[in-house]
Amino acid sequence: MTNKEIAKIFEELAQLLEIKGENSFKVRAYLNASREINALPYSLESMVKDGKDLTKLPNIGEQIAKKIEEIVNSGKLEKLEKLKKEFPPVLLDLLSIEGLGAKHIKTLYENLHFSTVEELQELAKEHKIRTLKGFGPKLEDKIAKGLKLLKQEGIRFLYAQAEPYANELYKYLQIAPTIIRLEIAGSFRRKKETVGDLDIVASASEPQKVIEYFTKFPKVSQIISAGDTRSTIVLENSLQVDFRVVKDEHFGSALHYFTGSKAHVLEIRRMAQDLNLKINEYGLFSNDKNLASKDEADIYRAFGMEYIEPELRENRGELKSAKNKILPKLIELGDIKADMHIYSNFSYGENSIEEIANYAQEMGYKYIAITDHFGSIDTNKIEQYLKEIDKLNSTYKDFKIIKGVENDILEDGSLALNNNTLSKFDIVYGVINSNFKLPKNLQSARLIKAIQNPYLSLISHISNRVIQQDEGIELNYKEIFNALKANNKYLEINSQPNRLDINDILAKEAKKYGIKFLINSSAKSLEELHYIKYGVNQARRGWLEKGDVLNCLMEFKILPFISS
DNA sequence: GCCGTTTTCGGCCCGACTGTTTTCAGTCG
Repeated sequence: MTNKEIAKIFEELAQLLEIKGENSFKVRAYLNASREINALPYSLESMVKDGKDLTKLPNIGEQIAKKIEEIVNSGKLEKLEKLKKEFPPVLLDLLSIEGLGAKHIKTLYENLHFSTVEELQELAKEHKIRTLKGFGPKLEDKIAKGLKLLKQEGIRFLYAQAEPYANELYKYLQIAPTIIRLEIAGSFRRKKETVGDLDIVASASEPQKVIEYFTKFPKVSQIISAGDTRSTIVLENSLQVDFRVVKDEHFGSALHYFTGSKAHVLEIRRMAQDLNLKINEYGLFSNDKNLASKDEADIYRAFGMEYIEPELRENRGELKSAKNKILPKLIELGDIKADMHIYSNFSYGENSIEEIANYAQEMGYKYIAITDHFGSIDTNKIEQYLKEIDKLNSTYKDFKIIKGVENDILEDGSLALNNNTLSKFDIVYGVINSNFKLPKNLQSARLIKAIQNPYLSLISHISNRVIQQDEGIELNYKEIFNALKANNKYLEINSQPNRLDINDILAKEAKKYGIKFLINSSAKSLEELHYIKYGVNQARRGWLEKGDVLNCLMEFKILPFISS
């Protein structure tokens, strides 16, 4: 039972209770718990089996702790099973229809007694919905359209997929009439690995004009709403964009509010309440006096805090650290001096080692590692590869190619290449390319054995996840982190936009163990060398500083794996 | 249902927009 599965159970429980009409604060409590569980670095199942006190976790009280134990021990939650018998599963699907919430669904179900999508579609066609109290032709139409789209809901965009649209919108809006300041906010600004929609905040002297201009963006496929200060559109690629325009004196508080995360903003709001203050998108108020609203930094200053970078705003301790003025100074793209995981055309890559080296120097790198994938039968190829790197290195003065290799970790934890071959490389990456479904204890033991191999330098994309497609392998991270630390081994943050592995939450956790990182592109082409910015994003979200990342070092000679 | 060095009871974010109304409930972020 994974944390995701447990979180899903509480989410469904909350949704069904909401439809049932249960106390909304209770519903919110379940949703808070669900969100908390999703963000936990460690498996709840293990915590239950180790007899840990779950009520120590925020948003988990006695009742929910008991329910978690029930889920872990029996695989299900009786309370949810009962509710599911009371309401057909289609009701949960209806919640995903834009503009349709629990109250309407309750009314629909109580009056029309449908149990499938098809039945509800039929009722819409017969215009039975518009006659209900609180419904009308427009809502009926919305439901009919929403039912058709049900199946394709729930997809978030990879950050890198949303990025070109964000850039294009930014460029377009920059020249909107009367616009003063402009910023992409939301999860995009927080550099989250996926974004559900784009949130954009602007200030202008005449907001209505900006809104009107916004809705005329050429790639709009649907205008959901367009008021005096706010508008929502959907783009051709079905990416939703929420836009908010305020007066310039409110820009800071609006930007803060719409950057989120929700958890961060709510926590600040609670802090304001404790100080008898009120915070909203227009400012921080003491009675009617606005204490801070022009710039984001003003708001944090008003609380006596350091400025908090958007990447940290997830309510994972950043507010407390800001108060104590001990926030990390986050790593920046410019701190990266080398890319240590690149494929040439000796294996998966498109380019020759020389082409890569030339391009890397143009990017300003001081050294790189070429790390092609070799198997045990590639002996001749390996000799040729090593010779090629030596030959190129003899021509450089202020640049160095480090000899790397990517190597399979076999099921028993040994490496595919023998020690004699491995000893010819400066840096050896282990990857798991088979037996993904081993049980957690065996998978962890396999990786730990590889970590103990003196020839292995680090594990590449440790969880093997593919974002939104594959959860990856199951590991006991406490054991893994201890093994990495004990054996002086490192963690990679792989920058491929659909990997970003190890992720932010685990990176933050690993840092507590004193583990160092490498941020690598694992590029297969020259273009992909620029993916490294996504890895840096993830590192920033994981609270990493320059000093935590080995390829921020100016000199390759002081890298721990360089022997000579 | 969770939370709390002012609380173990009484709070729990709040403003904009839409579509239904005839002054406001529901939904969303």
